Amino acid sequence: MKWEELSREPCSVARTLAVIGDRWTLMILRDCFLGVRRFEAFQARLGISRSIVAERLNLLAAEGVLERRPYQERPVRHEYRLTAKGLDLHPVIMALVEWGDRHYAGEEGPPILRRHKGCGCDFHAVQVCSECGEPVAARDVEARPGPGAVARAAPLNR
Amino acid sequence: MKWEELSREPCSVARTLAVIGDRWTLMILRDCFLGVRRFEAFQARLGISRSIVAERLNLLAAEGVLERRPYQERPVRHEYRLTAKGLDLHPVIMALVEWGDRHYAGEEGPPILRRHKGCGCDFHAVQVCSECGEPVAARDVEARPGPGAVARAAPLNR
DNA sequence: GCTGCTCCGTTCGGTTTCTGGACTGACGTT
DNA sequence: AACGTCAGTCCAGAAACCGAACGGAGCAGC
Repeated sequence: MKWEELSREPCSVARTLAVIGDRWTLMILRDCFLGVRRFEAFQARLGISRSIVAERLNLLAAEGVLERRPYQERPVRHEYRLTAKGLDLHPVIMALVEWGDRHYAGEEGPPILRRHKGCGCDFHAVQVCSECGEPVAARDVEARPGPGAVARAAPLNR
Repeated sequence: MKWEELSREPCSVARTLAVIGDRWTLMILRDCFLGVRRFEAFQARLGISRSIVAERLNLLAAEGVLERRPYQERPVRHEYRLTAKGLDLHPVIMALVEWGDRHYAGEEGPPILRRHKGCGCDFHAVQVCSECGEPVAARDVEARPGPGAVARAAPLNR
């Protein structure tokens, strides 16, 4: 399997990774959620090749994750903002943060604290069941083929 | 910045991506959560180079995400199982599933349905605040440097 | 009007990584 | 003895990525 084929898999993980499943793309998205919007800022913060930044930003814009909007004329300059679809990626970033905080924070604690404006507390993200509201762990989940599944000999696709 | 440097960043996202921030690694983890455990099975399901499978499995085992345990002698054969640390990645996979289901499921619906054993319902994963239990959206979060932060001119690190 | 600065890219040559396919090796099965 | 299974390893060619340089459109200062 190659990268382009990922998007044609009958699996939501594969389709998602076809769009954002790349180290730098995810790092760019992290910065987006921190309010970074300009080419120069992404490049400076990540310290990676400008061509990669350009390519990734274009890809994300083409996929509708980021919106390329001009913030000045002459010369035209664009900024990259998260669309609604892009904002939907927040749980992905938070899940990554959660795992990093838990397993790779040093003695001192996590490098970033997050406050929930709703209740004013420092928090961490917890995943719960949409139906009963209880926390969901790996062992509590039973997967089975859904309506978008493709019949196969071994039905082990997501 | 290069990949190895990612793990030294004062950012939980970067540190996490240094370990699992790779398309195939994440696809392997998806399969782990579906119960796949053997080299041959990973390779066959993903259809990628065997060397990549071997390398990624070794890396995940070295990081303590997977445990390499023998399931037979003569010849010794190992299977790869998620450790507790690996199981902690469940929210990451679920967040990816969630986004894929929402934005890339066809007309028919998602390719996989998940049932929560706790309540018996088909569900989807929702992220809530650990303190007040309310759903968390991107705009509800205020980030600030934590105890593990490194002082910088522009304190925009995670 | 000349020089320098900012911002957003594109281009280029070299290096690293990924790929498919063949190969090994220790067993079991027919 | 021949074949199949499982878990890898090895290798040459292809693709991706890298740093560094370049372009080009404006602005700021002198």
